[in-house]
Amino acid sequence: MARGDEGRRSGRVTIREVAEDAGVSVAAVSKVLRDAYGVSDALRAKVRASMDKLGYRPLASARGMRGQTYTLGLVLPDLRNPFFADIMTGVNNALERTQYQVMMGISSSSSKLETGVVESMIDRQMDGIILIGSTESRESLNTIAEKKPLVTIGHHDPSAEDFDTVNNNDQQGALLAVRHMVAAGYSKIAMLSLQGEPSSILAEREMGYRRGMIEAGLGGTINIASATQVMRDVQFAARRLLQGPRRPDAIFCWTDFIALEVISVATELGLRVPEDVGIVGYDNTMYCDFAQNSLTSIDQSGELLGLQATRLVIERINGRTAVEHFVVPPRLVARRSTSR
Amino acid sequence: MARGDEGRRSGRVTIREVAEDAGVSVAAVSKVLRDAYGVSDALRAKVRASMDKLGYRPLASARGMRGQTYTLGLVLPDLRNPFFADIMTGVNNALERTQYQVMMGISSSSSKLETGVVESMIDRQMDGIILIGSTESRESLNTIAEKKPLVTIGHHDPSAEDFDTVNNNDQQGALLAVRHMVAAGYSKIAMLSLQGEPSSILAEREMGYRRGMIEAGLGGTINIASATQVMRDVQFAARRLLQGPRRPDAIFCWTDFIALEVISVATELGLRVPEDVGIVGYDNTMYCDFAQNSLTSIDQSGELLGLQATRLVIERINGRTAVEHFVVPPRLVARRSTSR
DNA sequence: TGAAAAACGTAGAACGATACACGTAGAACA
DNA sequence: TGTTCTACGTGTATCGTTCTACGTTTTTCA
Repeated sequence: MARGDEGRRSGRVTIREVAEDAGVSVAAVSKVLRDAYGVSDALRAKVRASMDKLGYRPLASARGMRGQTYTLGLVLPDLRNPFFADIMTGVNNALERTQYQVMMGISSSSSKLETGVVESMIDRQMDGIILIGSTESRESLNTIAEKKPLVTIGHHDPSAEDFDTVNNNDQQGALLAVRHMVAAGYSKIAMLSLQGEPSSILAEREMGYRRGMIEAGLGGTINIASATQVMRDVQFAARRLLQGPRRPDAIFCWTDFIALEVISVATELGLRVPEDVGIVGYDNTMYCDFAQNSLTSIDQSGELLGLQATRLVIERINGRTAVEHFVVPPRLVARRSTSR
Repeated sequence: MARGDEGRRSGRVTIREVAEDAGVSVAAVSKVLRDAYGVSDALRAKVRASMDKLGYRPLASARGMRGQTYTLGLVLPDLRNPFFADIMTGVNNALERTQYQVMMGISSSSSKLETGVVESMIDRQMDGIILIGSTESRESLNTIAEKKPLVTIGHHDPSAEDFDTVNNNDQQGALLAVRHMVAAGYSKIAMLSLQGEPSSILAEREMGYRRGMIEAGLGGTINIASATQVMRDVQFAARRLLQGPRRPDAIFCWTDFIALEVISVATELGLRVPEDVGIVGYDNTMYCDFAQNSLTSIDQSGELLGLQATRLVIERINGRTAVEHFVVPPRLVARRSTSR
């Protein structure tokens, strides 16, 4: 209702009122707001005092009309994986002393939905966009980067020119996992990957797995299964692996909660972990650490990834055009699921 | 940089261009956009065609200046608890066929940060706000509700007049948990609650626990411990409970992942679950269902909560002023952690 | 002391969409 | 044929902020 809306909006202090209260021009207040050049300390103090006194808060819509909204868009694939909480912690730390805010959107690991979310973020004038675990093509990403500063986390494209990337070295992470399993005495090592729209992280992890297997002289038993994120699919794939003719004695899973489900299936089939089958996950989320789970996993420093991505996107907003690709080394955290 | 920004913005199709292309007035296009009264089918079709042809997308900032932004703000306490994914699913389902989008913010279970996030959402002209697990006072919530349509999830205040609430019956949930434990043969039942800013959900769950204990004639052994969400605190509290003089033979935990940590601590202390100590969680998140966790929990239909909250906030946006309080009954899901 | 440069302040035109107040064509009715 | 409705379409002021272009004051330096 127009009337209700009017009532709701009224009471909001505008830049004009602040200017009047401080006895300066509207533009001067705007300069203080934006930390722009050409403001004396005295004037700044006067304006700040008025803003505090009146409880002034700039309206993002109005700012967006000509300038920035001071809002960053963060797109994540889903809310079920607690790994993203680590990234978010890093993002928030990076934003601590700035006037930027984050708004999150969920792509549900679907590139169609992801496109929708990103477009809606562009419509809402996000100053920059951080895309986690994107499944979009280089061209799509370039199209986005044309419109807004863009940084991806978990998307390998070291030759991308128009947007920055932040990654852990997924290939090395998978390699660490395989080496660890080999060292623990496992030899028939399978990998459980993600089925669906191709993702560069998965490609890297699969490549690392292959390299690890070949390096250990196990090239002949390379065995990559895959399943969607739906639990029924995961169970089905795990059963097929564990009941098939080439039953593996260890499984490297692309992410932790898949690994936990695989442990469940193995237990139901009467297999002991780690004696009969070793399991390794990825992301080292908090659930790995519970005594009853105790899952060996690869840590990729989510907090650092979030921090760096935020730094990069703000640099882009401030005018950097040279591309930057940040990579952090992974680290294996051994737990009971591979300790035989 | 101004130049870069200009380049970024250029190329965006405005309502004026659509109007010109369709050979109608700007206001007519606006009406089509808003499904407003006074547009013939022929005109609507013509305008829609032009919008598609030119790839027009309305700019939220500009819309926000006078009308709506068609954006809903959703504030959640943290990203670690997969329960919120269920709520989000419900929200997205409810928004499926509308032109609304959701933007999420994180309050980190701190009422100071929550205030900041909510204010920033008001600055960004969210049409309505859904607050999950708020720790704010009635007055603060009323202040928000004065400015924007507000619905809370997980905040009990059945006499609130200015905003709607959506809840499961937490008191009954806790009661179900205690009854289940008593029926399973446990008698020294403790509760592990959340330490920190007082929350009405916790108050309800504690009350349900008390009622259940008294009902079973165990009023004399009521024992409520509490810990923050930090894992070290949880471990400390769990150890103190399990090593203390009045060692309980069952613990009801306020949320699942706390329960999982308590199982870990119990295991480390050489106690068997469920034989020596029974454990019940709350929320029935996916991690309960893993064979090695197998945690008995209370299900509160997160998806339904999200759906209803979204329905209510949109009704408010469309002018409803009468308050509505929605409550869904909880359901106990028994698993191995209490089956002795 | 004077000229040039630096440091500030100001007015007012954008930005894109909305919604109000009007204007008008056509239908319905007598 | 004239009158009254209804169902639309149109022009434009307006929202709150940014930012350019310009004007004024102060500082610097030879």
